[in-house]
Formats: sequence, C-alpha cells, structure tokens
Amino acid sequence: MALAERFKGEIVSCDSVAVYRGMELGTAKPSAAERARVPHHLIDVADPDEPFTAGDYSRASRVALKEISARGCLPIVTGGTGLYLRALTEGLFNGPERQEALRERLRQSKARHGASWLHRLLARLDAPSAGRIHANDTAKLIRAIEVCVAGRRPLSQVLARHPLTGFRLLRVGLNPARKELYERLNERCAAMFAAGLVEETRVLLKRFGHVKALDSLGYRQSLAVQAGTLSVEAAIKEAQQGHRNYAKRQMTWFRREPDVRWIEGFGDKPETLRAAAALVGKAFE
RNA sequence: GCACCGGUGGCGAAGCGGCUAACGCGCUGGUCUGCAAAACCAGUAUUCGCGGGUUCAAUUCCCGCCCGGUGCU
Repeated sequence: MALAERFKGEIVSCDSVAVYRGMELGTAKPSAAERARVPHHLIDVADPDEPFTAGDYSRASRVALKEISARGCLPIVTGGTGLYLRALTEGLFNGPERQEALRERLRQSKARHGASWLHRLLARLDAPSAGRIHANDTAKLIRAIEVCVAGRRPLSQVLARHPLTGFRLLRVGLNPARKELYERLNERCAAMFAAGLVEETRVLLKRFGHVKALDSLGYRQSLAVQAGTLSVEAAIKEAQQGHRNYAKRQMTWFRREPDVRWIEGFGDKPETLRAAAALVGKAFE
C-alpha cells in the first residue's frame, strides 16, 4: 500500500482465495478504504462456486499488468500463492484445462483398482512424468494423466513455459523470524474467528453449498463448527496450526524463487518499508 | 498409611522376554507447470522414571525407591 502510494503503483493481488467474492474475514483482504486509495486487481473476480485456476490467474494478471503500465503506473504484485506467481512470471505450458468427467472416472478407477493404479497408468502413458511424480500424489497424477489423455500428448513433452515478457521484475521477499511469525499468525487467526468467520462461512455455505473454496484455511474449520463436529476453540487451534504449516510451505517455495531480494522482518515495520522502497527506487526510478 | 493403575521422543500413544522401539501430531527440510490456503515426500528416541536382580537376552519378569492418578480406612 505505502509503496504503491509512493511510486504511483497499483496492486495486483496474488492470492488464490482472495479472488473469491464473499470470502472476506478469512483472507484478510484490503479494506474498501484501502482499495479506494490504491487500485487493487485480482480480488473478488469469481464466486466461490466458480473454479478459478492457475491458468485463469496467469491470463488475468497479465492483462492487469499491461493495463497498469499502459496507464503509466507501476504494477506491484503482492501475495503468497507461489504457483500463481510462477504462472504469472514464468507461465504455464499450453495444456488442456480441467476435465471434470475424466477426473471423476480416474478417481473411480483408483477406488476400484487400488492406490497404485493411477501411477501405473501414467507409467504407461508417460514414463518420464511417472518417474517425477510420487505414486501417492493423486492430485498431480490426475493432472498428468489428464494432460496426456485430453491433450493427446505426454505431459513430459509439453513442458515449455511461456514467460511474461515486456516487464523488468524486482522480487522482494519478507523473512521474519519463524517464532514471531508463528505468534502473529496465531493472533491473526484468532482475530478472524472473533470477527465472525464462522458466520461468514455459514452464509457462504447456504448460498453455494460445500464448494472447494470453502476448504481453505479457517473456512474448512468453520465448516466443521457448523456441522457440530468441532468446538470453536478447537477450530481456532486447528486453523492456527494450518496457517503455521502453510507459512512454512510458502517459505520452502519462495526460497527456490530466483533473484529474490530478502528483507528480514515483517512488512509493517518502518525499516522494512524503507528497505523495500530503496530497492524499488533503485530499480525503477 | 494401605491397595490398585500408570510413568516409552516436544506431545499423544503401541509394544510387555529376542527383528534396526509401531503409529498419529508437532518440528525441520523438500517437491510442486490449471481446484495450490491443495496434494505429496523425507528426516526427526543408540533408548523405554531411577537403582539393583533374574536370564544367553529385558522397555517387557522380580525387588526397592521416586513421581502422577484413582480408591480405601
């Protein structure tokens, strides 16, 4: 926010859950006031029952970037969904989109033929991919088979990405002390529940049913509270645990990201902002 | 004071004479090309409350002690 105001920027959210309308409390979306001061993109672009994929994000975010720079402004991408960021910067391969019917058949085959069925199938279709994907990783196996079957070419032969062109990238990463990070996550999560996350979930559930988006952190636990299988206190504890685990996975992902300028500390610290501003100034002024 | 039950990794918890002391959680590290706040992988107790004893062999059996829980007078 502060950076955007200082450098005439617009914010492009990179958050796989903030794209959904109505999911407010659990996503810590910027407030209406903040959005009035600085334009935000890729927030509230789909309903929770509309599947939104990395491919959708890649296309929409690239459009946003081009429009922002055409206006003479600086696009600032913020958020923690690693796959989406990579889909934006490095692109995805030209593969087929999700095929629900095929996926359902594959899931049924797995149930019928046993846990290793999908892996054996992929080994026949595309041995290199089968070698790269663990036999237990159903989600990735299904996508690989889907690409082979629906795309009529093995996944391992269509891996070429389509990187973003026409932009210079400055990557800034925040790396606060693990212990403090976990403490903040715990507080923020408890605050989400205190603000009415369970009630928000109830409304969404009523309107959309149990859609995939509601399996997100905090919402999943709120669903269990609705169902009466979890107390609010236990739901908070589980959601906090989920946020901590997620933060760790994010660090694993972003550590691999190339050319990241790391700042040790939280984003709301003045010295962090100063360090980030210095980096942006040096790169783009 | 007596009786009974229990004391196994950061936590929960199996094993009760002899494989490298299950498993779950956590923690740490890692993977990731279309639901990714998802899914998945790996590592993580030279040691079973303490001291003795029996045995070729004891976390497992016996004795004593310490600690926790329950019950009794």
